[in-house]
Amino acid sequence: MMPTDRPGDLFDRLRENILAKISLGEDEFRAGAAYFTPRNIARRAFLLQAGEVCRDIAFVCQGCLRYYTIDEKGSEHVIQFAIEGWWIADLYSYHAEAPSDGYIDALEDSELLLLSRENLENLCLSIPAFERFFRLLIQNSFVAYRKRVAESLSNSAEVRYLTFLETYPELVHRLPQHQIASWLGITPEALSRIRNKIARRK
Amino acid sequence: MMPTDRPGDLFDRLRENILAKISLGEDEFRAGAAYFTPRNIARRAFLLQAGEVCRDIAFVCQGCLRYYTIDEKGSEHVIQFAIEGWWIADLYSYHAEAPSDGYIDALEDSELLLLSRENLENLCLSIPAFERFFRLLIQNSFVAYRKRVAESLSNSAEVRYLTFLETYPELVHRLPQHQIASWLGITPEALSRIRNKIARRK
DNA sequence: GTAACTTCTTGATCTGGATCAATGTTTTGC
DNA sequence: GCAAAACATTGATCCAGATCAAGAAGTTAC
Repeated sequence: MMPTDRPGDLFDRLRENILAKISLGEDEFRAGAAYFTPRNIARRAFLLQAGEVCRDIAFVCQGCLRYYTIDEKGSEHVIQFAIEGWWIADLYSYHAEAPSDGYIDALEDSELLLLSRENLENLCLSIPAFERFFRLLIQNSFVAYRKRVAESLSNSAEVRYLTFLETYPELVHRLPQHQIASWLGITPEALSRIRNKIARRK
Repeated sequence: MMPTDRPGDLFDRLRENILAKISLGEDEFRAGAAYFTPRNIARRAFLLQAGEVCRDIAFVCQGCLRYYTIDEKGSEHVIQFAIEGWWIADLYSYHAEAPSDGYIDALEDSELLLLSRENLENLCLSIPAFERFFRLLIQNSFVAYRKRVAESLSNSAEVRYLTFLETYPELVHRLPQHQIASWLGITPEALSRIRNKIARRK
């Protein structure tokens, strides 16, 4: 289909995201690109498995990935999705160099830019504006997780699903329903009934 | 009781936390102190109320605070606690200068160091190591919230309470039970029964 | 093109934790 | 030191969402 991007082109797709957070000259922007490694990953392939150390933060240029855990009964629990413009990693494992308790796999064939811990450190040292970039990046994610905690403490599954529809409209048509159900913390059956109820109401 | 600390002494209490994340000369450490404002707050007093913009990050030197929301039925939901060595703020409101959707109040008489958004910016500009300090600070909080999401997706209230006991042993004896119940996302009655059940088992 | 898998729906039943209500216990304020 | 609040427990009942089961679509792989 599409020709494979050269690394520089792929990095250009992060341009908007980066420049929204920090101001950067064209030369610094180019120099930053050198720290990222492009990687393609096929649907159903793993980027990280439980027990491994998470070596990279993955910036998604195209496609869709998820982070999930498996409990002692063998049920999967989706903690996070990531599509174009988002990032995904087990930051705890990444930073502590400790084994991860979860899995990252691709829900679609995807194109990624990887940033290893060593490269992150070096990038921050050589272009200090990136230190701020990562602070703001993580801060935004922090705020999103805190909202999710607040939401799950306050609202019923139905309200949480409606909030999900509003907050992530791009995800709704792209993800299988049972993945959304897992993210919401309910069973696929419960989500099916909720959708049915909402549809009947309209 | 204890004499009121001078600002510098209060800042010294953050020393361990700061130096664990960044390396800093004594002069830089002293210079950093100037950006923080000491503040005492009485039990039950508010640091932030819904509708206000969160002006400060509060570093807790002594005491205990909580962040909570109130839903449309009037129920409180505790999102976060903070004791000595922790920080508390509505980062979304703080950064976006948008009205907060929640409240921060003191559960005990407390001593705080406040850092306004302007001072945070200036501190990061004048002592770049603090940019990294805040990145790591927020990163740790991010990881904690993500774990909480994972925990709430996977485990029953009883298991979550046991995890809470292990993770925050200092909090257990200090907080009223119904505050812990709220944080766990259950009613005080449910927590009482869970505790009863655990006690009978031993 | 069809077998095998994955996804979604619908129904019947069960259950963890909510809700409502009453009582006991501890803390706080003056 | 005592009244008023705040906090904790226990019981009875209820309900949102889980679990189990079966079938209907929709996809995927050769």
